[in-house]
Amino acid sequence: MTTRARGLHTHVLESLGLAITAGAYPPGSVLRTDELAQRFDVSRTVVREVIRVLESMYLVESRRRVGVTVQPAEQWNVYDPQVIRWRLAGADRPRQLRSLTVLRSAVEPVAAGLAALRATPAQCADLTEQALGMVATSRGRRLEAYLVHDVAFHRIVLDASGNEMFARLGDVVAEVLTGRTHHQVMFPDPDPAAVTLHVRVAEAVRARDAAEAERLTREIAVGALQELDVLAP
Amino acid sequence: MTTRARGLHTHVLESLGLAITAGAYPPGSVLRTDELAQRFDVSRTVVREVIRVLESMYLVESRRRVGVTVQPAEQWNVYDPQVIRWRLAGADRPRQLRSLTVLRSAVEPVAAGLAALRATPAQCADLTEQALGMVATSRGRRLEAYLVHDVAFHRIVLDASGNEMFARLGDVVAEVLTGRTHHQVMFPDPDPAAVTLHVRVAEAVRARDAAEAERLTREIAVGALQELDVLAP
DNA sequence: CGTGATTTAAAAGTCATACTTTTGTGGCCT
DNA sequence: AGGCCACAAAAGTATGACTTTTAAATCACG
Repeated sequence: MTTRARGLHTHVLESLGLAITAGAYPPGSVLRTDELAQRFDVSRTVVREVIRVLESMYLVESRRRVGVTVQPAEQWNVYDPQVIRWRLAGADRPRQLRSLTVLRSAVEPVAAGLAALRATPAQCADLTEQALGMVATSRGRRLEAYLVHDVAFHRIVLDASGNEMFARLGDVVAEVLTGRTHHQVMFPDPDPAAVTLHVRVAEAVRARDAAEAERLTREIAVGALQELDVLAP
Repeated sequence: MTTRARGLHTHVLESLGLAITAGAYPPGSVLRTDELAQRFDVSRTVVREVIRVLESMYLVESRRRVGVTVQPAEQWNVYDPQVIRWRLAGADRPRQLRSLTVLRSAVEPVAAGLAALRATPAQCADLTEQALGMVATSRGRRLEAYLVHDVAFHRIVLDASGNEMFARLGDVVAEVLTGRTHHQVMFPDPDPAAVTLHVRVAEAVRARDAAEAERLTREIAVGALQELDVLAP
């Protein structure tokens, strides 16, 4: 299933990106475009375009007379959605989930505070709806349905913050929540305390109580971090 | 000075990226590779490689039989360093500085808290040194020297947090601080209160007092936000 | 012997062209 | 009106020739 029929470029990009982020090539390794073209059985044209993209993600660096050098992980643009996906699909998924969760714990409380100041009535209503949806699906092993509401909830908060940088983290949060549900030993039902907190965040936002919305979201974040420590100590 | 002799690819990428992020092409505009090749007087090969990179930044989308469509700003990967640079160089620099500052205000306090737990002795020493440097240069219109210490200080905190996502924001913070110093109406001397706060953060980190480091950094962040409101209300 | 200039060749960068594939559009038929 | 089909436009891919940069080997000289 690794070979979706989406064009040669996509295929080669996916293969190489996955391999590099998985650490298949130690930093400093040198690739040659000719060799890659041969290996993937595509033209040099395709390889070059792929390399240019990987270069823009700081996964590799291309230099004349030298070749394409794999960069150390500290260089990688870890905010690139593609890179995030590759890393989540690879071996250090746990490490990646952890650092993303820490990022969430920093960003989401502030976003919630801003959302309380700026959310439109429609967004408030949406938020309440999702929170209620979480309540409704929080029992009886309905994790999938719960996840949908959870993701939607956090996305709305980030959007409503009115900050574009926050809003763009919606996908990241979705990945983290999905990963948590699917790939970790998950409790059969979500933590009831967390569910309640979501409802109260929705209320605080509707009440324009920024401080409370921030405080409550920080509690949710602490819970998420603790969960990580419990499940992968 | 817009045409650095760094290769055709770089030149075209820079031109197009800058133009798109500046809003020169309204979202939905369609470009054709042939036309671009002609306009920049380069081969279609070069244009295609550029398009692929812009596509990976979600600035454009390329579809057969249609052409290259400019994406709306909400799609852009605003965490890409290149995109950040382009936007900072363009017309909505103020808006960009604002959203980056909000991001900082969310991330840096948490990073400082983590740094207090994890900073190595060397990092603690470095931090103190930079804080003292800030004190030393905070008077007498030595803004440039002050800036260097300021940037270094925040970089160390982000690095010492031990979170890769935080660490990668070092460049962003550097951009914001530099932009604040160079492109805004700057007070002749930095705010003495801010300088003191930096010193105390360094002390808190050295003392392993995470809560205090976080609290103090939050104060710095509040100051930065207020400064924005004062200078560009 | 070491050191600096010079040559060499390896690899990426660029270009032109020919061909393939996808897909929006317009016309035709019912 | 609705659906089918043929057409053409634009991106995607392949190939081969050529240019430019530059690491490294070679050579000349003190």
